[in-house]
Parts: sequence; structure tokens; C-alpha cells
Amino acid sequence: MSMAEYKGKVRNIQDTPFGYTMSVIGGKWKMVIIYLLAENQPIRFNDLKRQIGAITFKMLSSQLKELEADGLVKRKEYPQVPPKVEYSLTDKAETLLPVLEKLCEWGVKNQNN
Amino acid sequence: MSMAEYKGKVRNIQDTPFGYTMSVIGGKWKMVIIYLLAENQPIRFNDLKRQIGAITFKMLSSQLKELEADGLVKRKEYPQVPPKVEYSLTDKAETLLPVLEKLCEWGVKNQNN
DNA sequence: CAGTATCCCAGTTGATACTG
DNA sequence: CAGTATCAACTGGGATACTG
Repeated sequence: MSMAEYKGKVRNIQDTPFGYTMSVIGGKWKMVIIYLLAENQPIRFNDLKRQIGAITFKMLSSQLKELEADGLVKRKEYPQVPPKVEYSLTDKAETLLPVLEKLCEWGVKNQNN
Repeated sequence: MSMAEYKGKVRNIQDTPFGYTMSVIGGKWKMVIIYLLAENQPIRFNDLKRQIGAITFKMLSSQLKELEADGLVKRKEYPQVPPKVEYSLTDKAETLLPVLEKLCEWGVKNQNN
């Protein structure tokens, strides 16, 4: 939906493409996870947790699951002991990176005015 | 901050330009408000509420205040009875519109796959 | 190692009534 | 008309302990 189509129609932002985008990347940690994945993939669960630092196991786990369900993150499990799981970005997630850059650029330009 | 600079540094997303952008537009209704303002400015409080539909007075009021504090929305009050207040976008907000379009475009392309 | 399960609190949002 | 005040409900996220 373009902006022009919004006029007089919006009842619930969740029903718009923007709402979809936000549902996919709007989580508190999702952007950080995507950024770090972009730079470090593939990466194991605990390595990712170390990179983020402040996040709890529970949050990292739930956010990764949602990202996987939304087709942004691939999860590869190695059947061995001790367990080993590697996370990486899907092609769909790669197409999102330029958009995220735009958000960052706007933030850089406008944070101090 | 570009993606490259994220590596090994992120502790709190709020401290990044992306975090700033989200703090400014991430509120539940802020994007809708900005979209509708872009199409209908200047617009009065109750007209805006009618356009959005589901929002409460309280939410519209608080979101507009935050947008104004962040320099995205202008508020013009006419000293008359009954009161009349018009809201419109600032230049800063106008620079945000192309970025929002990108988010929408990604949503359109990816909502069904 | 890579997670789950459980409990709980704090902040956000909603409903309703009221005001300058 | 353009809001504010108050209280209730919902929800996201954190702490901790446990498991295959």
C-alpha cells in the first residue's frame, strides 16, 4: 500500500504492508540480531548471545523463532553431542538490509536536530 | 552507524541511529499518523481521529505530543472559541517519507511469501 | 551446548468520565 | 472543539531454575 492509498482507509496498522514490515523487524532485538547475523553468519546460539550481550536466553530464543517463522533466519542443526546449531540470514532477509540502512542513515542525519 | 560498525559493539539498540529512528516512528500509531498527515495536512484533531478510527483520544493526544517533541509534527493553535488546532508535518518529517515508502514496498513484496 | 518452563513485574494501551 | 484524569486490562520482557 502506498501512502496515497492510506487516505481514509486505515483502521488497523497491522493490516498494512508497513504493519507487516514492523511485525517482522519491530521486535526489541530483531534488528540487532539481523545486523549481527549479517556480519557474522553463520553463528552459533551462544556466540550470538555473547555478541548482543544484554539479551536473555529467553528473548534470543523467542526472537530467533519468530524470525525463522517469518522466513528471515535459517536454522541449521547438527545432530551431534554436544548440540550445535548455526543461524544465518535467508535471501528474504538480505533484501531487507538496504531498507535498514535507510533507517540508520535517517537516524544519523536527524539524531541531533 | 552503518551495519559494519555494529560488529561486536551493540549492547543497547537504543544507543544507535536505528534506535533513534525507531524511538521516533516506532510507536503503535505514529506511522499511521504521519501517513495521514502527509495526505491531509493541515488537519484538525477530531478529523484526524476520525481518519484513524480505532485510536482513542488519549493515544492520539500522547502520540501527537511525542511527534511534536521529536520535531516531526507542527501544532498550530487558533485562539478562538470553540478551540481550533491544526496539525501538519515538519520538513524533518517530510524527509522521512521516502524511508517509510521503502518499508511499505518491502512489505508489499514480502507479505505473501 | 542449546535451549524450556515458570513466575512476575513494569510499562503500555484501553475505557470511561470529565473540563476549559 | 480539543483535549485531560483516572482506573483497569493487557502484554512484553526479565530472573531463575531446569532439561535433552
